[in-house]
Amino acid sequence: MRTHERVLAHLEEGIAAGRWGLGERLPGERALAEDLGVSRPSVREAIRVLDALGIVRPGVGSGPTAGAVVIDRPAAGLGAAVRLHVATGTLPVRDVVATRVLLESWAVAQAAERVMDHAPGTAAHLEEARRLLGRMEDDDVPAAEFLELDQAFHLEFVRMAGNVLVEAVMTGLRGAIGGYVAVGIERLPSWPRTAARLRAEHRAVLDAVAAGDAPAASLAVKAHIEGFSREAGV
Amino acid sequence: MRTHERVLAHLEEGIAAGRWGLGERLPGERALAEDLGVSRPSVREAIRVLDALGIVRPGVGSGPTAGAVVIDRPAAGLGAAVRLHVATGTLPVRDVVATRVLLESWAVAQAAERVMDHAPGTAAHLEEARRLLGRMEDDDVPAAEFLELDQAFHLEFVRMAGNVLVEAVMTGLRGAIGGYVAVGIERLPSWPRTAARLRAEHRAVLDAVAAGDAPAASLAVKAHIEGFSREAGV
DNA sequence: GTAGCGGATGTGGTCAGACCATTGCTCCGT
DNA sequence: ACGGAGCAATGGTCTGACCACATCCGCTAC
Repeated sequence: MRTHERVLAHLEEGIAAGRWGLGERLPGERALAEDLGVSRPSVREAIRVLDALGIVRPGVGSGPTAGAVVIDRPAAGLGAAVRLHVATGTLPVRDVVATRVLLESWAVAQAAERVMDHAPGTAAHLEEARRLLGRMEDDDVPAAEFLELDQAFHLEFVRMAGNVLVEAVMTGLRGAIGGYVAVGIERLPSWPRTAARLRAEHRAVLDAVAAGDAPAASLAVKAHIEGFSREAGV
Repeated sequence: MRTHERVLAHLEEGIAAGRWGLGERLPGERALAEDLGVSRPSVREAIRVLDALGIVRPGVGSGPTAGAVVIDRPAAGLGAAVRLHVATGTLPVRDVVATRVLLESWAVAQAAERVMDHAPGTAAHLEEARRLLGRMEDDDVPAAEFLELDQAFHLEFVRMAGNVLVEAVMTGLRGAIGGYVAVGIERLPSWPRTAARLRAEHRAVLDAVAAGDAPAASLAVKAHIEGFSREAGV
């Protein structure tokens, strides 16, 4: 077993055992190296992996923001992995879009059911979705910002579904194909017309969820994603 | 931007551009360092990330197996990310199981539809599933091996669905919660009885897919996973 | 002429030590 | 009491070196 893998195993074990909880700091690189009897570069490689996976956030300097802090950004690691595997060419964008449709149509259905159950928090999420939709209504909003609002809008429903992993995967997928989407926008015959349609589709999804109509919400979001994907030619 | 991130960006750009395709070798660490005007440790950290994400496989020595070879094991990176985030405690095992149910029930439905469409390859996958099921029939097979066969059995249907990303995520999820499953087995009141039930459930899934009955296959696999998950107390 | 063997070569893996930039804290002087 | 200068801790990076391993090539012995 390679040295940095030993370090990684040690850190994973400690995290799993709760030795270093969320928001807490790992020992310094020098201290870890000495404790484990390895060199600092080996420790650094292990921490770099945790960094890439969204487990820790290295911080320079001194004080509470310094050191390798245990965070939790699952989307970071998942997104990077998906993006790179798309880059290698063995992971077709088509499959990424299909997976997104699968996850998101499930998510909006869950969201709709939670609305019917009057689950706590749903009202706030719906309100936020409405606010985002309102900002997208502005004709002057540039395409790039529209996409950000779009992403936040979609994410709001995924959050409502209450599955952290689905939320992370969704965020990662969106980030991974963000570049393709941006390129797709460029090739649209008419961005204003597409934007208008997207707004209407967003409205349909929002209404279905707010009404607690799970099947309608699923169908609406499926049509929305697949339609845009087809039009943008990703 | 940190130095190793520059290297990472360079490598990702090259992979995306097809400069280094699958099975090909990246330049050596020393050569990369010189080309980019950075030090070898910085290059190593970047390669270590690609290694962790399942993009490259470093190989020592000389010859065709040496050097950082571009591979494609999406499940490796996704599995590690999920496992570690479960370890931090913010990713509940419950969510992982729910996501698995979602993905796999979709996959078997797709598989059943492909059977109906007489899609190429389905017969071979079904045959392999039958073979695995046959090996699981043996009462003498130890629990650990049974779990491996079980995993392979499930994976066969996911492969049939033909979505590389779903297959990768599924594999990653299974790997991430493998430890919990093993612990769950220990706590079962009677492994032989559970094994018998699992066999029957596997049979039901296989029959539904082979018959092209997508809804039945979905329900069967959902009940199968949730039932075991509940019994094992994960 | 051929077969076997040993060194040359190139690869990642690891280590030691050093310096830098950044950040927060402490202590001293006003 | 306040403010600034210095100090300490941290990650980021670099240099140079050595090791283990796997292959390849050329030399040597038969």
